[in-house]
Amino acid sequence: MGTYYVTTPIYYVNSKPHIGSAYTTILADTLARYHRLIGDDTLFLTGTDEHGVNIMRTAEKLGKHPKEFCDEVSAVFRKVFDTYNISYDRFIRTTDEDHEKVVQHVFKTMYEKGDIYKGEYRGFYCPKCETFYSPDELVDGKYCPIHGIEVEEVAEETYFFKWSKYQDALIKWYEEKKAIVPESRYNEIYTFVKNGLKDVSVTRITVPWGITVPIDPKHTVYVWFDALINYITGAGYPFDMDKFNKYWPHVRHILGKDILRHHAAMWPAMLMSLGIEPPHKLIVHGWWMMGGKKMSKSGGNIADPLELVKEVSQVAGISEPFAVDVIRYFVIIDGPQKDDKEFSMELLFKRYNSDLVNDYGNLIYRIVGFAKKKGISEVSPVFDGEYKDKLVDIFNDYFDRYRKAFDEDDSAEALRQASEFVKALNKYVDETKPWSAEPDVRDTIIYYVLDGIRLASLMLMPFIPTVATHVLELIGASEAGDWLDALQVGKLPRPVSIPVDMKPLFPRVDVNKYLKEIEKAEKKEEKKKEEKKVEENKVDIIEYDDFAKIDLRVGKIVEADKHPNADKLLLLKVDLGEGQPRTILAGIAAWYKPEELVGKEIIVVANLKPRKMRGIFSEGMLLAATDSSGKPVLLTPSEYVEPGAKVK
RNA sequence: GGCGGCGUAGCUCAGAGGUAGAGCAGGCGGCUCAUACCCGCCGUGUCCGGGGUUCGAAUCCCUGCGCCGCCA
Repeated sequence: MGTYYVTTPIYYVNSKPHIGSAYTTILADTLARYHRLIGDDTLFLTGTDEHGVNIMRTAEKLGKHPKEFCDEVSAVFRKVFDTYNISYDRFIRTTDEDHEKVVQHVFKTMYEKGDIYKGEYRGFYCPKCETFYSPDELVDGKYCPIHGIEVEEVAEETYFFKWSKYQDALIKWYEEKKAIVPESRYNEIYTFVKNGLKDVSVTRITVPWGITVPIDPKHTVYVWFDALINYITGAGYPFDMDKFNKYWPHVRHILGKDILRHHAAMWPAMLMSLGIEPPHKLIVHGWWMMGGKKMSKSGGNIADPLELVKEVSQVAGISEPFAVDVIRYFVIIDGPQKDDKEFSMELLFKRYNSDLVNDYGNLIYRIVGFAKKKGISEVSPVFDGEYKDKLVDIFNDYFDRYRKAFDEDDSAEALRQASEFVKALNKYVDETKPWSAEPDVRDTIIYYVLDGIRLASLMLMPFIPTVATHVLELIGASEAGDWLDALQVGKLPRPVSIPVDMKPLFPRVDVNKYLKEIEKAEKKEEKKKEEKKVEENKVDIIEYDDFAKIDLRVGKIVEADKHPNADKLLLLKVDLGEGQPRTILAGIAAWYKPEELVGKEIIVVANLKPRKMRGIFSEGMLLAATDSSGKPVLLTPSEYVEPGAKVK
């Protein structure tokens, strides 16, 4: 009996869960479930990552306190994972009290050891990645290489972690343990560290939404430093060292290739600094792609996992818990375990039809149907011998490979073995031909086929727990004994009652029909959009006199501030050449920061009737074009013009 | 720009000097216990292009093209 600890990354609450986060978590869940089944003392941790500028700003935009915002989004993640039947032992949040204490403890320990020191940071910060870049990493000197948005130059007091100190130790660890799979990721990180590490900034002075640095409260801990520590918080470090020593370092971190560096280079170095052994294994997977785009928060191309369940349930005509299992099955067997994979409903339903409908579901239906047709209400094997031996031979092969796959933490391969075993059972039926056998032989075959279904269902338990449990109940094998012990031929309780009201487990989906319907719906949607666009762009003709009524002027912004009582409004002082600047309110706070507006020339409607907004009079209106995303883009003269110049 | 990977059947991929494979899709046959299912059989391929080494290259080398990753 061993000990097994598996983690998913904690998910950044800046956006809602997508199929990628569901995939990672399902993958971890299959490992956790398997290890519980074989009797390992298992700990499975997932959760949400909730600090940082990014979250602070998003919350601000929505007019919410960051904690309130995090509570909401974290709950959505939790709901998705509960829906997907994720058997986590703890759903950790970086805003949990115990975690904050652990982070402070870790920081202090590393500081006292001399691995964290005070310095000054100069560099460029991308708020989306929460990452600093050096000037040569930027695109055109000012854009984030990943998000393409403008980075912020920062120079501030900060604490650094002596990452460089651990370079040699990391390399030694890589070479000795080869703990990073697949190999291509190992090579990547190995080269990265070989090329040299620079110390990293691990605190921010300008981000109040974070864990306070214990030795210097005007600082907060950098969000990645904070987040990684969750893996030891969840295992009991340092306040429950009995627990911690039990689960550490038997830990498998599951992660996507985008966060390799943090997990494979920074995290082990932090652990080394704390005198803790690095993780047992890092399992790095690729991305689900949709139409060639990565499915994630950054791409804006998100498949809502909850909607997905509804869609699968509806199209296939199965319950939502069954639909969840269908999705679990598909993402594990066809998932981006190594390379990126395409996600589509077509692929999902094709896999569903071939493996779950035709092979697994049909196998059960056909043997039960056969028994019923012969008027059998219960069976026992009349004799063992060749029918049993044949099943033993088949089963042992697949089960051996299944276990070996799990020994390597390779869920997808294990599932493939279970799936192959089901196919072999169908072949077993064809070869033993129970329909042309003597009653004794016939009953024996029926029993062993049902026993095979039992074995297959047990093997499928980590992947499709709801369906597998249902099938076991159906054949009277749901008695929860020792799982490994049950995985032997002939353990199906005798006699077996043949289910009376057996319906096919999974109805078949007509994929072509479904695709055509989708296409039709999409076309309709597109047409609607097109019509709407035309409608919007329709121009009403007016007389020149009507236009002449509008007095447009060039104005120069001399001051800009946030509106004291409104999140969306900016309070501008605009010089229109009238001696006194005018006060103008503009609803652009979500897109423009006050400081970047000062000095800009804009176009103003100068003769608009003043209007009070949230307690302040606005004496005009500025002009902006709205782009397709809804962002207002300010209009400015192409060259400098005296403030007050008339526009016509 | 540097380093690495990849490009094989309609699709997903395996094969790493001896003349091309699996699953799915497609075609044919069998069976009738089963949801047009299951079982069996079948084909199709300039193995990305070009050049070279070799008796022999998808496989090794060079080169071009395309895609991807990491690093600049």
